[in-house]
Amino acid sequence: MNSRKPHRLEAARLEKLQKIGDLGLDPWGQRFDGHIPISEARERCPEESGTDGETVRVAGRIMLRNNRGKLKFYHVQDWTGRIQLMVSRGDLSDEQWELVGALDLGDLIGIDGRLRVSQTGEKTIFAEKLTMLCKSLAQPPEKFHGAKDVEMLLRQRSIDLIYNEGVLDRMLRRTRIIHSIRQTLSGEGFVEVETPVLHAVAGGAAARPFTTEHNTLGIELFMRIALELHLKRLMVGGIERVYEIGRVFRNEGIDATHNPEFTMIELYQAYGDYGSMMDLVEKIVVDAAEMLGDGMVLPWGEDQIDFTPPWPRKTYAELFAEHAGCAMDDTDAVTEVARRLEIDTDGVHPDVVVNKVFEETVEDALVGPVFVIDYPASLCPLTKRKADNPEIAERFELFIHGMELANAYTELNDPLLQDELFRTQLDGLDEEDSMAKLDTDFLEALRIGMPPAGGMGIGIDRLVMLLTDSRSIRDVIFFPLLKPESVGGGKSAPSDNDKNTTTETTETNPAG
RNA sequence: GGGGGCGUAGCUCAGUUGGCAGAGCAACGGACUUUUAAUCCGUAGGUCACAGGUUCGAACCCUGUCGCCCUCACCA
Repeated sequence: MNSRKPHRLEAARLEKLQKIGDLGLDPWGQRFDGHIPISEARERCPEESGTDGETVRVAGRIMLRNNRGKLKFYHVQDWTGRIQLMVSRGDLSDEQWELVGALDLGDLIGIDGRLRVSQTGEKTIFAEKLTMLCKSLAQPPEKFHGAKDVEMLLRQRSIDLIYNEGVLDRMLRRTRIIHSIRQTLSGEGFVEVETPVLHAVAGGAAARPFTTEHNTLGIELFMRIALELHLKRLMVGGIERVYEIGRVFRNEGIDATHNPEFTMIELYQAYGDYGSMMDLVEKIVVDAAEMLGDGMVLPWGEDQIDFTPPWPRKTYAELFAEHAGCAMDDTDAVTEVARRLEIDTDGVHPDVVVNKVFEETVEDALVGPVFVIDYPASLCPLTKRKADNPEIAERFELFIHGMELANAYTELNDPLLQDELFRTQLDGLDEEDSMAKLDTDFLEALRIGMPPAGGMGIGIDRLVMLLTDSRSIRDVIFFPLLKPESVGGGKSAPSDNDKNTTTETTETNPAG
């Protein structure tokens, strides 16, 4: 990067960089105190033309320029908004005017000036003093159409944040949602903890893990796929209301709702059950929506989502009967439906077939928010069974527009049954599809005694999607995973080219 | 992984049947003291994603590769 030849557009900016230095000014700027947010400057600006407002100081990036010679207009943006700046030759010293000549789109400047509306009625700061805060060496996108190339925007998210309206706002909403979750949980007496990312056994969920290794220990390790088992061990240790907001990693496909690393919250409440979890997730989501301040009915593309509580609770069995058209315990009928859906049934455990049919017929139809409750127990190795029916597990999943947003259990705290379930492998389930991975440290902890409890996981990225009308998970993650950009298919990496410049040249420039 | 689409100047995009690589914005030089994508005159700017092939001649046709998007499969 350092040795690369400056682009012709960058060269023009480097000249201005030099010019600013020649004026005795620091082109990279210094601490700049006393500025107010641009949104506040707009609020303080008088509405009527001809009325002088107060003198203010702001700082921001030059987004737009309109040059009339000895009178120049700029639009300057900070993270609260934009305001117009008017720079008049007559108002500035010779040195200041020289600086104005060295300004480019994308530069960061500080402005002291008087608030007043322009002749066309736009709120404006009439500049009295400009302070160079940072030179930009990069050419900004086209001023009217902006930057649209999805790949460039994902690889250069800074550009997306600066120049595309709504991107910064959406990402700041994400942080406010997470803040709201912490507030809600703190109010309910939960404490936040951090547990290891590197696991010897990647348990707590059914997913393929990323592998890594520790050099000096000489052992294989896994990136965590869930937070569950460590948090439960903390509950055994007496932390009765505990949660973690953290990154988990799943080595699986990438699409509009899946990124290999994503943010989950898992929380556990001693002496609760899945019913307490339903109340809690409802409160978490409603509080977050309230904090955003756009009401309980939020847009979802052409559609809407109504978050007004309480949300309906429907059993797995009744939803199955409603959408699949037969009772889930009518094995012959279920097999018939499965065949129609081209689901493989040979040698597959009946409950696995039922679940595949459920996923095919029910999940996409769930507009929600709706709690699906009481799952077949065989599918839930970490879940307590219903007291009056050991075939049914006290589990719910929260669905909104076909997306699974939350998954919760009455946690299984019977160490003998847990041990057995970890060792049971349902027919037709691959090992990596199973949660049945033996975590002996966890089992040892359960023997000490874990209080009966409710536990829940919520996909934070998906929650943010639903609350910000974002159709892709890439819209709510600053830096979603992308393949490394290469120079081109046949060409080797740039470093290889550098090493072999002379030979490469002869090979790639055949005579004739 | 399968199928479909896309990749041309810093950015947004044209590019005819295969016949000298185009525009707008941005940049550079000039004019302009109330503009709103300002306007006007002029200048410069290209590894047509990458590598091959066909052809007198390829941005365009063919093959392979890379990346992104959509979709299906898998998953949360």
